Amino acid sequence: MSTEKVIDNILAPATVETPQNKRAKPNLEVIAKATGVSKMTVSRVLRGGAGFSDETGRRVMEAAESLGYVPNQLAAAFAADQASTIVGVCVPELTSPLFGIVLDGLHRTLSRLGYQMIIGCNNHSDDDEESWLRKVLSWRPAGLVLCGQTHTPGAVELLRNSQTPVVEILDDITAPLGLTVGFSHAACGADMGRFVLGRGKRRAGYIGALGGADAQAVARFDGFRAALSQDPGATVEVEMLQDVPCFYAGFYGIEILLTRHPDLDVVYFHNDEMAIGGLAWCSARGLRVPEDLGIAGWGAMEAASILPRQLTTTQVPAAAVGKQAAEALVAALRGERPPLRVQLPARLIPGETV
Amino acid sequence: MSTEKVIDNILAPATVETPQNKRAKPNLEVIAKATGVSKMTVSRVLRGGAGFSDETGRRVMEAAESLGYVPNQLAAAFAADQASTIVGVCVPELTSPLFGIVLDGLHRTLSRLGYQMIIGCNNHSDDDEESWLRKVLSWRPAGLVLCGQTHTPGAVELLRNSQTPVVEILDDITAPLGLTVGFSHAACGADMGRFVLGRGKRRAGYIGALGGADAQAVARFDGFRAALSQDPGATVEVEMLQDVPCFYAGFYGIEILLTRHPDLDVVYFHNDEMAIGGLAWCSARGLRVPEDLGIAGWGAMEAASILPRQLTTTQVPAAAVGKQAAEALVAALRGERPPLRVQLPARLIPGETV
DNA sequence: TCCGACAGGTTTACCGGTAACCTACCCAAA
DNA sequence: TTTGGGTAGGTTACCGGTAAACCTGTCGGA
Repeated sequence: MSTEKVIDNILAPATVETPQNKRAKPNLEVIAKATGVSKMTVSRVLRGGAGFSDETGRRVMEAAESLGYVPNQLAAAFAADQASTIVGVCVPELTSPLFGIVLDGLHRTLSRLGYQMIIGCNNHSDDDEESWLRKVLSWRPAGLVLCGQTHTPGAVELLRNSQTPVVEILDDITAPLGLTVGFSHAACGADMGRFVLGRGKRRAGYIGALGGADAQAVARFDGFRAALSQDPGATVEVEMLQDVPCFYAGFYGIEILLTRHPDLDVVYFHNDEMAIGGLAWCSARGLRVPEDLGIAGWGAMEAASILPRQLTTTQVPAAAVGKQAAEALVAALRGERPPLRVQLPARLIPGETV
Repeated sequence: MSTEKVIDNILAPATVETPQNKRAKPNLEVIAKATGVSKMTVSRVLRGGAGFSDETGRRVMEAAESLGYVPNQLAAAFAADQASTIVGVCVPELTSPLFGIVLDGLHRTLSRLGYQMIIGCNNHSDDDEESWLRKVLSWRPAGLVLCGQTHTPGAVELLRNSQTPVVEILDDITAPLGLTVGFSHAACGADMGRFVLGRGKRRAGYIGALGGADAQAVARFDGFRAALSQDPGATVEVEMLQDVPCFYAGFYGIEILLTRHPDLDVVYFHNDEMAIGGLAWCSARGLRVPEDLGIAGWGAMEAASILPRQLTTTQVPAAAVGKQAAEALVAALRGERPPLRVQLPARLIPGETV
């Protein structure tokens, strides 16, 4: 293909109506005329319904094939209110491996069951979620998947008015809008708090990110602090960074925290990426882990297992959450009665760094 | 909200037509009646066009607001062939950090410019890409973003017939279907090959994954081998795994390769994840890196920088590819003339492991 | 002989927007 | 006074499917 033709294809998609062109975008009517039946019959054949003879079915399929018919879901979903196969999915981050795994789990199941995913990313902002919702609801999706349980009042009203089935995932949702599939972040934090105490650590630090905008991370910290508060001698110091929760944030965050509170004996991080950054800082400073300082993360990212000492962390069922959320949503769309609330186990991995 | 009401909301979205219900899903007609104008005027106001007085505009907006109007993109895109704001994006993997970064770059730009993304994942299979294309084209997307340049003949025909603008990304595309934004994988491999020779390594190994289904990885290997072939004394041994390119695959892949060819002095991996697995194996076996064995990866994942020795790898412009692909596509959709071919630099990071 | 049931269709009326075209009115210039 | 052009709308016809109602011929049984 010459460069000129490429340009034409890209930049002038709306060409004039030539017979050539008409053949290129056939619809039910065209197939109907070619086969000698009505377009309603064609519709029934292509949707695999009943009410036509084998012979007619065969001829319609052949005509559709030879004309290169591509169904028009836009028209179908518009005509039949229930026919949308779009599911909207909003995640707080796209670059985090965790959400990649969740998206993969959702995608595998949804695509197998005949649905397409429109994705959005709200960067942990409820306002961004609401404006994304406004856009995606205008496509009249069959269902929605949202991360977490905090939404703006406007978003909640939109969801109620639209009557769209919703699954909230990756959290322990107390006031659900619909279905929920997740686990308790407070429990993750509390488990880690008790584990840390069990290892004899009492002077704890916590390093967060995103300025506390990540509600689930905040829940983990609250659980962690609550567990430590069971021991009268335990203390928790906090350093809340504004940065994204990456390796570098952990690296400089621990420096800030330990400069302010040099006597800490364990640090719990927002996630594994940051914990690994913290480990790198300890290694650079010659601190022994866990003897001088314990390090704990969250998320059980694969990279955590490559370290000389396996990271103390919490393994979360990300793939299972995606899969089960998709299954529950589709079950609801089909009029079945899926479990309203699925809680999956998050497992503490003792590791060797606390 | 009681559990009963939740169930009703989820499982019986199609309730009877009550006046209450009609108010819940207003359309242009309803707003028009409430304002005392025609629905065409409402359409003009809501799309921010011209042809109405300030007073009328204000009253229509107020009515739309108070009725909780949610636009119907389905109807809009159906009525006006050019009005779709959907962009289809297909990536080979969703769990890889690299594609997460690309998706994030695409999403930021596309959502800012008013587009929504339908995503798909083809697991490096061209056949899966074709069947995804069939589904997504039935939504009449405004444009498409595909990874790589290999497509089935059926996919190419679909794309040609549909006249949908396409951007092929993350590769150096020789026979483009439309726009291209990427970099040369062959050059990544060749650069690494020359670098390896420059460090005095001549007995090279390569460990691939996905059974060679990842065409870009194969191009990197071809470039690597071609560069080494410039040195008459250099050899390259290959171990092609069927597994996904993860840490564990690198770990056991290097064991297989070195069992077969114990005298290698450098190993080039499918990607950084696998290279890190290879490093872990060397560490476990007491091999000195890079003195006994050099290790090279590809992708410059963040985890590669946490190692005691920084990994020799290639940094790829994933975020920039996403951003520029989105910008080019939108420019084309707006009738502008974006560059047909954008090549971005991939930079070799010498690191300390070769 | 007549009836009902069923297979195998057809016809009609929408879904909710948008493009294209038409109209009334007002004001300024010729 | 006439003409012309801009402003602020309204009217009509569609986009490509689907649901629902409606035909029509055939066949088996009462």
